[in-house]
Amino acid sequence: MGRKKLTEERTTEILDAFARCMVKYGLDTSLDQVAEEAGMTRSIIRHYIGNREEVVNVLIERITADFLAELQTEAAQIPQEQMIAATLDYLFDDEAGYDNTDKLIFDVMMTAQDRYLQAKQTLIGMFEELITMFADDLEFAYPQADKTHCRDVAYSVLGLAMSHESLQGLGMNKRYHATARTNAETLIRTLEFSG
Amino acid sequence: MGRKKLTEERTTEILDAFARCMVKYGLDTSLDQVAEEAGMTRSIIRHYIGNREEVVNVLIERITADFLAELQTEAAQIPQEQMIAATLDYLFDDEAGYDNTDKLIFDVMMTAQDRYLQAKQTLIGMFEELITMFADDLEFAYPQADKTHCRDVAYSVLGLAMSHESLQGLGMNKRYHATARTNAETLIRTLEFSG
DNA sequence: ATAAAAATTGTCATACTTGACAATCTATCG
DNA sequence: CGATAGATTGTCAAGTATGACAATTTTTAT
Repeated sequence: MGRKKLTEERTTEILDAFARCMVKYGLDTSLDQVAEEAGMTRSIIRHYIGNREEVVNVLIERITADFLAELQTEAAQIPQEQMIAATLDYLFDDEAGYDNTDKLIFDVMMTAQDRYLQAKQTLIGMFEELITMFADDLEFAYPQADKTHCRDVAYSVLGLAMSHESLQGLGMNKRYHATARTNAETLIRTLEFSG
Repeated sequence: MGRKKLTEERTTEILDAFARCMVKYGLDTSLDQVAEEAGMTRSIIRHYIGNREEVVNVLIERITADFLAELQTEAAQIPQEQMIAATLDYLFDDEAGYDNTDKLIFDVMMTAQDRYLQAKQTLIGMFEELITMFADDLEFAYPQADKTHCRDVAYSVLGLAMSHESLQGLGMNKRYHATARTNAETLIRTLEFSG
């Protein structure tokens, strides 16, 4: 007997609310703010997840997992020969109405304190996975190219996209929109002469 | 009559302490922590600078100004024909013992809330200045190259350095040390065939 | 219906953060 | 010296954050 567990639903609601708060207030969002955003009390957060540190760790785990899962689902529907172009569209298309939330949270967490070490480890794992995915695509597109070279290009293109995203988020001149992508393409083209 | 003003010294001590705290705790450092780090009371901070927001804004103003000033001093001692190489050394030499503090603080502030809008504006100004400086060097080194192209390359190389720095700070594999710089050089080399 | 399981609410104590201001001390100039 | 500008310290009040737990309500299985 007993009652049906709402753990999964509540956890999702809490983490979604936390994510929305992170966008507004950064990492120094109080659990009370999160609770209000989620339409519940802080006690419920405590009940379902735990203390602040645990909430943050669970949040990062979840959004990195969701992010990667969605990415892989989308990737699965794109023919390999269009993969590079599609990836660049995704990384550099600032006009697109996609949700920046995840990336913003990743940004915030990258400079987080040691208190959230577990979350930071999770982030590292995600970046490594992203690099691997993109490097694999590059290997497919440039089969003759050196694999290390592919990975290096993947690392740099992702870095370029990250910094571009950050600078745009900061509010810098939009004049650099085309720039970042063009330069990413330049780096990729070096693979033509590799290996 | 009256007493000699210590405003400048005290302000410096406070901001230095704040900077050290930022490295340890990020932006959510309390003024009490700063005061303790500086060996004074919070009331003194209030007396010399003001409330939290003002302290942060002044901190960012000062370190961006110092950072740019030092950079320009160093640059003035380097012959123009070595400037590009020296800049790359500076941007990508992770082994060098230079002080990461400033860059870490810039990183933290990039995702700060709107409360610190003034500080963020200061950051934007600094980045624009950095891009301009580097673009000028590139123009000198590649006089035939298109000026817009120079600026685009400057933007991307700085972005590459920023993201590399962030990822290393996060704790990623050091295997990418050479990567970022090599790819930056690739982008710069495109200027040879420009214009 | 009723008992168990789980959800939800409410409350308390504690500690932290900040802003404001009063009170005191100290160096300097005339 | 002694007046005064300014440094320094101390304290108070208000607001916020967190952790813990007791009390209550709702759902579900039997």
